[in-house]
Amino acid sequence: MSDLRSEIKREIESGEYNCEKELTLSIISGKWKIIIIYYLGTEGVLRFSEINRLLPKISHKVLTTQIRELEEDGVVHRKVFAEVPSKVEYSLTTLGESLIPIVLMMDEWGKKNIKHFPVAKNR
Amino acid sequence: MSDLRSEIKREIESGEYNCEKELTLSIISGKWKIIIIYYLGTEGVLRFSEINRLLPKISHKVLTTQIRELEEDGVVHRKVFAEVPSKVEYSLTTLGESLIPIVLMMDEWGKKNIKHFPVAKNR
DNA sequence: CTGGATCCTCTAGGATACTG
DNA sequence: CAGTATCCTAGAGGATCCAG
Repeated sequence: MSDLRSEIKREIESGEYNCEKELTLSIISGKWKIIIIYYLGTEGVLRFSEINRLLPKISHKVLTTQIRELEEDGVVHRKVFAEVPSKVEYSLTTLGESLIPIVLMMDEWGKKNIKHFPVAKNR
Repeated sequence: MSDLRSEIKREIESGEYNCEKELTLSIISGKWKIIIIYYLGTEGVLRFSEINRLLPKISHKVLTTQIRELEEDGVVHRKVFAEVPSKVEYSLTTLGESLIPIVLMMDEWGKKNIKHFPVAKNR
């Protein structure tokens, strides 16, 4: 098993998880998820292309799956407009908003402690 | 790329990370890491076998690597006693302790919200 | 008791091209 | 614009055996 989501999800569904922290971890662990949650939390509502612009390095398909999983987990709300060209807006659900404090703490912790880790100086 | 640690570590070393939250995520994302941090945080000092007893489902080798990585990241301290049979004690470093609030928030969030997720009833 | 060495499986994340 | 379909690869987590 490589990443955490699928495996922990399986454990949770079978009732064999080790502790509830795992649930939280399974939701936020994904290459881009905390950043997406963060942006939706601070910007409010974002279109697919807007998120993509905020995260230039993410590929199309990966952004789709990351958002889909967040949606499945009830963290993100997806609103489709019946227009051409298509328009889709994403926002946090109440559940998603309740994750913001955790994301902010992780942000603060990272900013405070990144100096302990090897980083290229050119930043 | 499968799991987050190696990839985000690479990004951080090259100075190409997206944001500092990623650093935090890269440290705690691992199948057993938050649980290990949690136990070390609440129990204080634990021997290898004691952690293993607390986490019966983890395999020997995996426990070793999870702890090694936490050690590399400066989160866990490893104290070896020159005895036979060998004895090794693990504890949190100051950096590790500073992660406790995050782990606790994740624990609370999970406990509070697990009801929104499909769980086997027999718990 | 602690933990290294091997071997294996599974899938997340990425690249790219196509579509309504 | 938003999203799906294919194909690929690196590595995490696991099982098992060996060793100081």
